[in-house]
Amino acid sequence: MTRAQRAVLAALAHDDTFRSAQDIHAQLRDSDSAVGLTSVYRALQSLVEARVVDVVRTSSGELTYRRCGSDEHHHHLVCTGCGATVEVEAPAIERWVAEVATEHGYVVASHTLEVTGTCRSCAEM
Amino acid sequence: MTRAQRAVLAALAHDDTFRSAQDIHAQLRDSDSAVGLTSVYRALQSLVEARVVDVVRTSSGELTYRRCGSDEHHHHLVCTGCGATVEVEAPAIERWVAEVATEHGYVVASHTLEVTGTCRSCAEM
DNA sequence: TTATCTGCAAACATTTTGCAGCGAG
DNA sequence: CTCGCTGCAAAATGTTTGCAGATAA
Repeated sequence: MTRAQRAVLAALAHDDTFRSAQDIHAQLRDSDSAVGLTSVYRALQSLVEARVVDVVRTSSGELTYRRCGSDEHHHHLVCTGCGATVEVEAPAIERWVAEVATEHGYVVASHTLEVTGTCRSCAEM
Repeated sequence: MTRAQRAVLAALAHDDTFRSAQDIHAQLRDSDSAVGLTSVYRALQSLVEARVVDVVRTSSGELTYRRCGSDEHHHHLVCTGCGATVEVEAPAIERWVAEVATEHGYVVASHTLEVTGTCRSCAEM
């Protein structure tokens, strides 16, 4: 594990919402463990490959990252207010996807399911 | 409806796979109804707003467009080989999303579900 | 030393915007 | 004349790459 990877992981440990690479880089810039933007991107790529962090593309096309809890396949429930995230496993969905695909003669390669909404505490405001 | 919108729609009528804006622009460039890239983007934006075309972001971040069949909320089954697309409605998924969200105290704002795989004819090759 | 990591600057790709000209009503 | 449509060129954005120097095994 490289210095950049350690720094990025530390930044992600901070909270568990999805953060952009630029965001992480900015946070690190002013800390004692500053890392170049390039290295942040490279570290994130490795960490995603190692399944240590999840990556989700926002609706505006930006990639965002988050330390992930399990290396099982899972989906996310993301609060648009505060960024809080719940990881959910969804065997029913996996089954449904396979079924519908077969029904149309498709062999599934991959699928994505992301849900955004407002969490309880943000809804109260 | 503007000239650009008509041209883009005509290009999309050609086949019913998801195409990038650049792709559509290139196709039109050599036709008798050439349109500037800017106008292609602007036309696509309007058409998406009018729910005449669907938009899906590829895993590489590119936006792709396709004439869409219904203005009901639906999901896609996209063949990675030939781009063939099936629109599927999924009441079961909608229900599941709402349920899981409620369970975690979330109010759903939106969700995306895209499935990619190989269609029958591409699998045979 | 040899391989790997780092980070600046530059390249890249896609999409958006500023603005002047054009054309329809 | 006026207003919206057009499209070039330039900006903006987010990400990746080339490369030379730093670092570590």
